[in-house]
Amino acid sequence: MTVDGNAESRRLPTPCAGIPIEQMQFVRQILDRIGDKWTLLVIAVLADGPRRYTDVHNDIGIISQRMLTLTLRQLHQDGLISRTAYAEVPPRVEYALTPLGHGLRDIVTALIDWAADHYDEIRANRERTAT
Amino acid sequence: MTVDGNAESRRLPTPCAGIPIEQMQFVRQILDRIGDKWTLLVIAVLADGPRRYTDVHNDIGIISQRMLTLTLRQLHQDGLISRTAYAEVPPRVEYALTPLGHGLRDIVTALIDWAADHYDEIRANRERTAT
DNA sequence: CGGGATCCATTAGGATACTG
DNA sequence: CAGTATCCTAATGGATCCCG
Repeated sequence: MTVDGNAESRRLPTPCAGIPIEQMQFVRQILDRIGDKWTLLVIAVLADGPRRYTDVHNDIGIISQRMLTLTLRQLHQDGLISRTAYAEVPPRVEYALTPLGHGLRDIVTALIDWAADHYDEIRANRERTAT
Repeated sequence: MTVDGNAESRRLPTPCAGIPIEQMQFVRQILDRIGDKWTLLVIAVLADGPRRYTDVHNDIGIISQRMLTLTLRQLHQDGLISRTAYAEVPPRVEYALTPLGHGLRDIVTALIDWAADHYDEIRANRERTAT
């Protein structure tokens, strides 16, 4: 913040991939969320349809209850997923992507595809330089 | 790796967004790298051309020397960026995306665009549920 | 200029046990 | 089933000083 003197001199020469300096702060905020250990995977799991708590837990496999709960809660607070609790016994809670979340889904899918496609290459590089 | 017993029973019913269980491990590995605090931003900075160490440092702004160095080193080891040191005085080192890195660039750009586009919406959701 | 080395605080995140 | 609560460790990341 408080970057400019007069409006004339604000447009710096491509400061960062065309991102204005002021945007950097919240890009970082979003990226912090996106980039935590489980968020992307949870979104990936919900990508092809609503899932119950336990389903998500099983799909991801090694996530702890605690982290799953926290991740789901944050995604819900950000409005990326919906939470629907059915008053049954035993209780049933379904999580699903919201329209907002769907936008992220495509990107996440692209990211995962990329990771899958280039994993071998990356690992080869990693091992070569580790020698 | 070494997950299956016999090849017959491997194909589980849509385990996770179409990702086979075995892939989850390295998807997680890639995502761990991608999703750390600075990697995406560094890639974003390098997206529109080679940059020197100090340039990257200034563009991102609040990253510490230590984290910038570590992030650049990891990206280099993974083969996502190149490192070119010119034998001058004072020394000059330029970092640039490799072809492999360019693939990620498009996704990163999409992610950042998405973050910028929906930041207001997300923050509104966040504040509403924080009441 | 472009880092490396060290020390330290914070935090993320796992394990376990318990609950409506 | 779908969480909460507590404890505790490992990892992240910042600050500082130093070096070629």
